[in-house]
Amino acid sequence: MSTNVGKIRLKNLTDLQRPDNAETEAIAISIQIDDRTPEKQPKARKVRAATTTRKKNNDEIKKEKVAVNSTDVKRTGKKELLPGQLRIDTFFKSSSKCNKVEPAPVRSPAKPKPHRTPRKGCKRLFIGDSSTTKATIQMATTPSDAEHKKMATRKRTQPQRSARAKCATPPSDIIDLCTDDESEFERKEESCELQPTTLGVLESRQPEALPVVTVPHHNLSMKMETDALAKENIPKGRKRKRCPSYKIVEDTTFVVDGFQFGNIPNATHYFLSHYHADHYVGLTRKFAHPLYMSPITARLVEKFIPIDSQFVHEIDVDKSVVVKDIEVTAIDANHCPGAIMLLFKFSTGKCILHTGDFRASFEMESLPIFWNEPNIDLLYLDTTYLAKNYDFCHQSDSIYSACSLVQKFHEKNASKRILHVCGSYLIGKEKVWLALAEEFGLRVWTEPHRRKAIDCLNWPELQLVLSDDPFDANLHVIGMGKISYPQLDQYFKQFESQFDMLLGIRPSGWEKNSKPSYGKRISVIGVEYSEHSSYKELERFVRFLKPTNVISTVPVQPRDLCVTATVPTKWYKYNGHGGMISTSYQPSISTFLEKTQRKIPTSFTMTLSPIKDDNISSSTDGG
DNA sequence: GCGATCAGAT
DNA sequence: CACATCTGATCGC
Repeated sequence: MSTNVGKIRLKNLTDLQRPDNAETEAIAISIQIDDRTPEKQPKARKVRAATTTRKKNNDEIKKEKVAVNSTDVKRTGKKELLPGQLRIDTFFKSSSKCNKVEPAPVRSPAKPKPHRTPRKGCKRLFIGDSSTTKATIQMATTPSDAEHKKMATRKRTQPQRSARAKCATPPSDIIDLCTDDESEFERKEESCELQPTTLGVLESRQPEALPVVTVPHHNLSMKMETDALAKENIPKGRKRKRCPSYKIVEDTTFVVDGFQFGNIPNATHYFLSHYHADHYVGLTRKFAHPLYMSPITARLVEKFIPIDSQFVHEIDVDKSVVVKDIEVTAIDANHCPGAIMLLFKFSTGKCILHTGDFRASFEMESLPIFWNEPNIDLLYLDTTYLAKNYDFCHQSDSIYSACSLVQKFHEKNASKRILHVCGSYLIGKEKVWLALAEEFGLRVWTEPHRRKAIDCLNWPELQLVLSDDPFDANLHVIGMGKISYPQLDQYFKQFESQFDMLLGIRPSGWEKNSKPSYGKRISVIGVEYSEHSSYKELERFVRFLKPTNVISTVPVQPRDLCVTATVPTKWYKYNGHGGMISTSYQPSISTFLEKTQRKIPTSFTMTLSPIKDDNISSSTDGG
């Protein structure tokens, strides 16, 4: 059966005004833009990841370097900001870089050619299915210039990155074989007994630091082990990162999204939940273990990281493979394209779900696998937004509101030629710019690196709107970090002969209450759009699954991967069936009748009781 | 010169 | 706040 995940629903105004859209979806008008592209699952909190450097070929380098000197802006340079043109964002305030774009070889004439009918001023949303679009356009409010000015001069301060680690405790169940500190080593060795995985010792990189490997490497051929150690060259003075225990699936030799820890003793099989840098970090051409991914992720890996193809294994969404007597099923994670959750089912009946990065949604609750495997013993959970103030609307609502804002902008500037510039990661946020392109008939161009990635997605609708020539497109998709006034100001200089105005669009979970910034030349709007679960979605998901135990995979401190959040135990340790079924949701009758082996609760009520000061504290990994 | 890695910035 | 990179520096080959 096909899943609902990844489909986009449009709601009417009445729905949009409901206090909690995620919980009251029954009436949604259903306009499905895409049912192929899973939204990804949320990622583990990013700790500064050393990304694998991709070597650029000469062409790319040339392209990126052709920037005219006079348009370069130094990273630390201070921009003069025009009144009313500043985005309210303390983050991207201080600098800009050269964003010069390399024209495609065949450059088209100055006039931007809409791919489809240009639709400035068009009031219809989602042209693909206008007959079912009953939604009315919701106008946004325009911020005053005074508000903009107020924010304009604030300098970005170093964020307190450990802010979420309210009750951080030192990690106790990891072993660092790379340290020279004897006492520290002993302490960690001791705590190894708490190690819930069968791996015991999680890391050993430096040959001279190999003294205590309590678990035999019986799964690693001696040759492979020797080779790996021989090639291991950690620069002096640098310590190999310790592998947090949550990277290892409990009672297995499987590693999920853990490539930066050198040889993990006993690890036999690796899994990559999705292709975002903080998850594949450390994956290099030297990698030599079986690696399981979704087909999309596999294509991305093979495109960007030349690992030996003999190690590449694919698991399709809703499909299973059996690895070492454990059935592993991939589930759409509703994060970025290709992102999957992994369900490990042991022959003993034990069941572990690893969410990778995901955005929980009510649609997931109708997945047959969650009804057929009702008892999750352990849940590895993406807790990126595990704080009560993290709350955002459904993605369909985000897209709807993005279209509304752009629509309004068009109406206000009906006679202007507008260059739209949407922020994105390497992959992710596609639904936003695709919706804009389809709704307003825009041609889309993106940077070569991202284009390469998009070409791996097998997403025909994206290909339909894409152009190879930035001068032939009126919607550019560029890195999120470039969607700030100073950088867009710079960026626009290349295109001013063809466009009168630039409209920057920032789709992000942090754009909750951001005010648009409208200027004569450059405008920037934020769109609340998240590919991670909100706090409420997390709570609902955990209550739905009611796992026996939950381990967060998101570190709360930048410097220590091992200290992760603590999920409120009230979400899953309670009596009764409170988490199973909500009054606001009922699975499709066919799904229900066909698949379920689950007992039907006698009462269909679920209280999403707010956690009473259930502190979102942190704990060491594994617990 | 290049890949791998890290710290710091956005 | 910091979703995920991105950049520059360093190390070692």
